[in-house]
Amino acid sequence: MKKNDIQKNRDAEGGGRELFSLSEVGSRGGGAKGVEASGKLAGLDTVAEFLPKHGQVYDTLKAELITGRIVPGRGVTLRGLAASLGVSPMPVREAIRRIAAEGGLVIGANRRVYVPAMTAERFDELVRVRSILEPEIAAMALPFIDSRRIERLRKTDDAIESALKLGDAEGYMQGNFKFHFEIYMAAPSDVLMPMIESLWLRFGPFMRSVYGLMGTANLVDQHQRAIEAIEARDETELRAAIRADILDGMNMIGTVVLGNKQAS
Amino acid sequence: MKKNDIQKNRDAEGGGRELFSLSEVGSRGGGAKGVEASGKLAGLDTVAEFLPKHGQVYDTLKAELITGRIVPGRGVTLRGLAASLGVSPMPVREAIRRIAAEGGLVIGANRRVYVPAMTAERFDELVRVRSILEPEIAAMALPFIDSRRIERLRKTDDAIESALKLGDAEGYMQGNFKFHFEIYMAAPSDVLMPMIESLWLRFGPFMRSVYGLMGTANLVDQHQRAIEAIEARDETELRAAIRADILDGMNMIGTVVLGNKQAS
DNA sequence: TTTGCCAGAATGTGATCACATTTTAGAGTG
DNA sequence: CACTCTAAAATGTGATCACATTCTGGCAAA
Repeated sequence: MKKNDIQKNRDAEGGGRELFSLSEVGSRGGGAKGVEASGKLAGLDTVAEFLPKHGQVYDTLKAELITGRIVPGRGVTLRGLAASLGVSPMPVREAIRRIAAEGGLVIGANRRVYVPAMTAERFDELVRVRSILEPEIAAMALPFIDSRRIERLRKTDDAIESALKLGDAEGYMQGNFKFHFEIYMAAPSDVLMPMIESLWLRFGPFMRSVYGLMGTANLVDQHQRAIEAIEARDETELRAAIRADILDGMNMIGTVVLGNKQAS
Repeated sequence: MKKNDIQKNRDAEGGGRELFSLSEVGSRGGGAKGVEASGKLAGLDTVAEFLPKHGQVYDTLKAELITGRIVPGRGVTLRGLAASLGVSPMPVREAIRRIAAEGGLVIGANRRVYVPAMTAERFDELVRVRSILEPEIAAMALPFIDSRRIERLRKTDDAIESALKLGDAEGYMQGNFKFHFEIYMAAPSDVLMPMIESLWLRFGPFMRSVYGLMGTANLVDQHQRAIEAIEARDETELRAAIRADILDGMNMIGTVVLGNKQAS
C-alpha cells in the first residue's frame, strides 16, 4: 500500500521555482471506494495518532507554508493539492478554509486560492504585532520554564550559532522557530499561542525568498540575553530580550528585502 | 421563492433556552438540483452582494455567536444547522471549520462541535489580549478618524447612555460593540483587525449568560474620555482610555460572573 | 429502583457527481 | 506579427450517497 505521492504544480510565472512537492498524507491507498480501512478498531496505523484526513492535510499544508516550501504566486488549487496528497478534494477544501482563516492563504475575488504576497505594510504590521504579543506570552511562560527546558533552549541556541557560522540561512530560520516556541509552549495559553502561530505562518512563505537575498553574516539575535533573563527570572528583561530579538531580525530583513524604515 | 426558514434545535440541557432560530441564508429555493440560478449575470439578487453559500453561512453563524444567540452547551450539529439554514451540510462544514479556526467554536475529541465554555483562565487571557491589542489598533486608527466618524461615535455613545439608563443590557452590548469597531475600522489593518474580531467572537456567547446575572446599573465606560482623546489627537491618552474601558467593563463582568481578581 | 446492554438513530467524514464560471490554448483574421 | 474570438480544460461550489463511530433510549436482569 501507500504509493501515491508527490506531484508537480505546473507553473508559468515570474518567480521561477514553482513546482513543489508534498508528502502524501493518508495511510491507506487513495484509490478505491470509501473503504478507508475495513479493519475496525484500527487505532494508530502508520506513525502518528489518528486524525481525520482534513486534519492531516491541514498539518501538512501548514508545515509546508511555515517552512517556506510553498511560495507566493500562483499554484494552490484544490484538485492539484488533492492529487499531490493522494486524497479527494474534500478534505483539502476544509484544510484550506481553515488555513485561510488563520491568514496563511487568501481567497481572491475569483474564489481562487493564493499564498498572500508580502507587502511593506503587511510586513510592518506583522512585525508590530509580533513585538507586542510574543513578549507577552514569554512573560506568561516564564514561571513554567524549568531547567530541562532551559537546557533545550541552550542546545537550540548552539545549533543556531553553528548555522550562522556556516551561513546556513534555512538552518537559522528553523532554529529560531524552535527557540521561540520552546519558550512560548511553556505558557498555559489557548488564546495567544494560536495567534502567534498564525503570525509565523504568514512569515513562512516570505522567508523562503529571503534566503537568497541575504546571507547570515549580519544576523544577530538576543537569544543569549533571553536565556539569562529566564535564569534570573527577570520578566521585564525577558520581555525586552524577546522584543529586541524580533525587531532586530525583522528590521534587518525588512530593510534588505522591502526597504523599510524601522518600527519603534 | 424563498420559503425555507427558521428552525428548532431540539434541546435538553441545563441552560433552559436552547432552541434558537437562524434566518435563512440562501436566496434561491433550497430544494432542487444544483441549479443555483439559471440566469447568468445575476449580480445582486435579493439584498446583499454575491457570496458563496458557505460565506453566507459563515456570516450568519458569526453574527449569531457575537450577538449571543447561540449559547454554550450542546446543539451545534452539521445537519441541524444545515436544516435551519436551508442548505446542504456541505457549506456548513466549511463555515464551521472557518469559525473554529477563529476560536468561535471548538471541535471535541469526538469530533463534535461545541460552543466553548468560558472559564476563568480563558476569560483572563482574552481580556489580557484585548487590553493589549485594542489600544494598539486604536492608535493605528487615530490618524484616520475624521469628523464624520467622531460624530458617529458621539451618536453611538448617546445610544449607549440611553441603554444604560433603561437597564437594557443587550442594547449596551451592541452599542459598545459598535463604538469600539467604529474606531478600529478606521485603521488600515489586515492583521490586528481579524484578531480582535475573533476575540469579540469568543466573548459573544458568554455575554448572553451575563445579561441575566448583572444589571446595567454599575456599568461605566470610558467612551467620553476616548472621544476627547481622539479630538485632541492624543494617542497616549486614547490608548489609556481604550485600555481602561476594557479592563473596567471586563473586570466588572469577570468579578460578578466568574469571581475573578482584577488583571493588571 | 438501579445497573448493564443492545438495537436504532444521529453525527462527522470522505468520495463522487453535476454545474456555473473562469482561465487557458489555439486557431483564424486583420 | 499582433489581436480577437471561440472551444476545451480546469476550478470552486454545492448536493448526495456511503460508512464508521458515537450517542441515545428502552428493555431486561439483578
